[in-house]
Amino acid sequence: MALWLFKSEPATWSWDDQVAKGDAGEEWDGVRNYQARNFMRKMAAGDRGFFYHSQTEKAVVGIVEICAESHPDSTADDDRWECVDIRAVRPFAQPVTLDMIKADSRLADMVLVKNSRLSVQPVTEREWEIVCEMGKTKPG
DNA sequence: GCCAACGTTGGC
DNA sequence: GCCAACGTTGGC
Repeated sequence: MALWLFKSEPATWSWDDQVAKGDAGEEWDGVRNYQARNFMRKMAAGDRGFFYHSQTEKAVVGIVEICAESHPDSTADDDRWECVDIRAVRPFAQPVTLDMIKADSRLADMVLVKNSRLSVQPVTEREWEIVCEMGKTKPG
């Protein structure tokens, strides 16, 4: 099972919006970046991901699961763009802020830190465990 | 609100 | 195929 991170501006699509979609989940549409799309193509059903609020909040706020593998993005006007569907699994007991992540030297190589503009990115197992621990949330 | 970083586009 | 111009993202 692979691990990922999904970034969203809460004003556009928030964790609460995601939770409201329930187990059916929702398309992670709107991605118009090849690197991000390529990561989505690699995702398998059952993979887990962090849900990250950018801009105002800048924190990991929950865990999601990929519930549908890559398919054409229904909001795209050409066929280059694809997306997966994700559903909320559980919220973080304590949001893990970007500041907290940056303050931990074990997380210095996270894509979130190194390439702040990439909206869909891979997370290593070690990073996953550390961030879950910081968020007082079970990783499984 | 600004600006740095980065990706994409299009002219050559 | 290069590179300048431009647009977007996201942290500060």
